[in-house]
Amino acid sequence: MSGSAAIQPVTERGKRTRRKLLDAATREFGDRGFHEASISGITRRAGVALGSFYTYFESKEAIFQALVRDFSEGVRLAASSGIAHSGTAIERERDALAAFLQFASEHKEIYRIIDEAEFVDPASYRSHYENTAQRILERLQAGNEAGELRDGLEEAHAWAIMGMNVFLGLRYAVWAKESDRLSEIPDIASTILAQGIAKQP
Amino acid sequence: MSGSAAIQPVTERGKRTRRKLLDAATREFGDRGFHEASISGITRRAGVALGSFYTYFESKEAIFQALVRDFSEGVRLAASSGIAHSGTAIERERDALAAFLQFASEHKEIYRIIDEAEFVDPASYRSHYENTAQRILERLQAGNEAGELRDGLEEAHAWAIMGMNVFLGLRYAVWAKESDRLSEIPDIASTILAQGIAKQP
Amino acid sequence: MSGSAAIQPVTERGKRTRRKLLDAATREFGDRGFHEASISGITRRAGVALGSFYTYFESKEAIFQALVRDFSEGVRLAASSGIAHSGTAIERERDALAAFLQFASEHKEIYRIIDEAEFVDPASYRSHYENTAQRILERLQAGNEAGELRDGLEEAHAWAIMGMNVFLGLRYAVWAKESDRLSEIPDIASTILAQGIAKQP
Amino acid sequence: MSGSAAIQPVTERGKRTRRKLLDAATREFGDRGFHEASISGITRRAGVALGSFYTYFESKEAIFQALVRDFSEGVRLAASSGIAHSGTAIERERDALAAFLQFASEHKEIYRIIDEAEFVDPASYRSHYENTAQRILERLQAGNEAGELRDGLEEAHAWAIMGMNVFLGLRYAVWAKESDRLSEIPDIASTILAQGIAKQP
DNA sequence: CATGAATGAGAGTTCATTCAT
DNA sequence: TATGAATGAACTCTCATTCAT
Repeated sequence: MSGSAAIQPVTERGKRTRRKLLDAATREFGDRGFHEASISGITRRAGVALGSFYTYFESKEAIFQALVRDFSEGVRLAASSGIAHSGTAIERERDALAAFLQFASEHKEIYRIIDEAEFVDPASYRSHYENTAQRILERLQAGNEAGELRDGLEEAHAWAIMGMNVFLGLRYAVWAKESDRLSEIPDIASTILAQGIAKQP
Repeated sequence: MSGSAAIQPVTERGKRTRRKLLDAATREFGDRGFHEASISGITRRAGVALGSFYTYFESKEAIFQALVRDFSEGVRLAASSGIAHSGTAIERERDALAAFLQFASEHKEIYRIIDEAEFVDPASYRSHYENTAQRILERLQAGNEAGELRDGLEEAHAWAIMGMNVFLGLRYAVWAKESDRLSEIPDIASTILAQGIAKQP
Repeated sequence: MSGSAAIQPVTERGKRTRRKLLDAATREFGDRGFHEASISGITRRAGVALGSFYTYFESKEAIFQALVRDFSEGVRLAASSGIAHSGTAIERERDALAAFLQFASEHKEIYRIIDEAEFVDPASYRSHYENTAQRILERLQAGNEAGELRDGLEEAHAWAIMGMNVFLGLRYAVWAKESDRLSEIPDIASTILAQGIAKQP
Repeated sequence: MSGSAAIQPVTERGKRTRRKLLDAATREFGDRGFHEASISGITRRAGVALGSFYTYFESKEAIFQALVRDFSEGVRLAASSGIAHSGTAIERERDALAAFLQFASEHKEIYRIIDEAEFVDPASYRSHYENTAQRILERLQAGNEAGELRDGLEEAHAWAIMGMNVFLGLRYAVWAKESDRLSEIPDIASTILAQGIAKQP
């Protein structure tokens, strides 16, 4: 992963080809995983010649990295746009999870792609989760300042919440079963955050 | 992944060689990931001839599957042996997490290997998490029956707890930083389970 | 032998490369036999890179099958073009054998390649001989209808004639000795067909 | 093919093991062909340990050669024992073919094994056919001397007859179909030898 | 004699990347 | 910019043969 900037097309036709390649790569990586995926599979899906790939991306890793960053941004946007600016801190977390579950349902490839980034592009993988945790932590601190959340909340709480969300997404958005009630999941998580799981006195 | 039983050595010497290969594979997969890992890398680390690999494992996938199952079993054992039979349900979850963090610290390859199983051996990946969630759920139900945990706990609660644990393990056992206080993590998670994160009235 | 169509080159350059590979394979298989032959031997003889082989053929079996079919067609053409449209039925068989012996002398690899097809591509092997027998049978029936050949000729007669031809080809075209008189062979076989080997009354 | 004498067992147990290996090899080579066959396949079928193979045979080629020679001898014996010492020369050829077809029906592997010898052990292959042709030629000469067969019969006639027999064996003994009448084949060939296929004047 | 683990050369095949057109 | 043929390093896997027990 050289970090070098992607090659940017100048013409309109070039932009369209680059877009087609990215869409095709999402499907190819989502279906087959990074290593089983092939450049020729991507160009075949995109309907362009094999050689054209290298007009837009330096390598297989480069297009993968571009996708991870797109998705990471997509998750961020989905969460932030799902959060109402009114409501309590607990409600904001519930809304963020609901928005994430929605996004994950619509983009099941996200799990394959982001998880596989652990092996293919560790830096992107790590920063995706570090950034996500950071945003959660900021919300927790805001909630504390607003007097809604208790003191002492720190990075570990953010990681715990993120872990809950990711696994609930894996189980209920990606591995969804007929009998699941996806709409109830945010409330379940929210109740844990509100009061834990112990019997109330 | 053909599910066919691994070839079992008959002699003592054969058992030693098989063990050497498994240990070497743990290092090779941990360092390089499944796809970058090579059979010759494994046999070189094990100090045996390339061909000897195939005396014990049918393929690269087969030894990987054997490792995933070994690790899955290791996680299970670590958690179950870490749990005191006395104590409350909340304490049992804390102890299970502490044992898991300990195991993960000692076997950092576990994350690479289990995460990569999503791509290499999806059946084992899935059953690892489904089984783990099932065991958590059983503990939650026992806690409810004992009057310690509230009613209505279900599969989703188990997945939420598992997600918390896994991500805390990733962040604090595998990506540990100097400044982290690993020993405090189980209490943090435990407090979330006991009372949530909201300000107490 | 998947029967899948060979990959067809689009450009002129591609056609030349495919041709070079087929010619090289004829020599390689002829010299070493299917199993001793290697793809790298073929590409070396053809003067192309190893990987280029797979641009045109799916596997070692696939190029072998292509050759068997080429040769089978070559034998058919040689025989049919060697047959004068005038002359008696017996003369036609003599001419067909003469043309076959000529073809076999010029393509000694044919025996190795077609015989080895029994093991490598049984379907092609079988249909080569079944088709050849069928064409002989059709000639016999035409000869019978013309009043030149006796009644009751059937598939077994065609196989008997084919066997004679093949073994005479093996002995006198492929394993030719200095002292042999290749040109007399068709007459010898022809006389057997005309009157058998018994003493004439 | 080093021509070195096979290792001869001295004990009774050793003889049995050697015999088991030969029988197993007949099946293995017959089913899979020389190159696909494996020593471990042979020892598995024979029910002996892999290493024991080399107690009795120097190499894979050596056991193959032993089988080819066994079979070659079997064909010779079948033909010679099938021939009545009374009867005409033409009848002797008919009986020889009948005996051969019988032998081939009972030992269908013979074709795979002898044909493959062309590639694996060319010397045995060649001498098998040269010897067979020589025996046919001797019978033809005897028939001529007895005044039953015409003058001028030579090596080529023997090869023609052998080719007929071999292909009739392939088609009607090895590739037999339900509708075939194996018992009629010797008469068909015999009639060709007696009078050819032309219409009798 | 019998056993089965150990060896390693050598094969076929894949595919990211380059290049000539 | 687009095309698709060409390249070759690197991989997994096989198996005849050897060897220690």
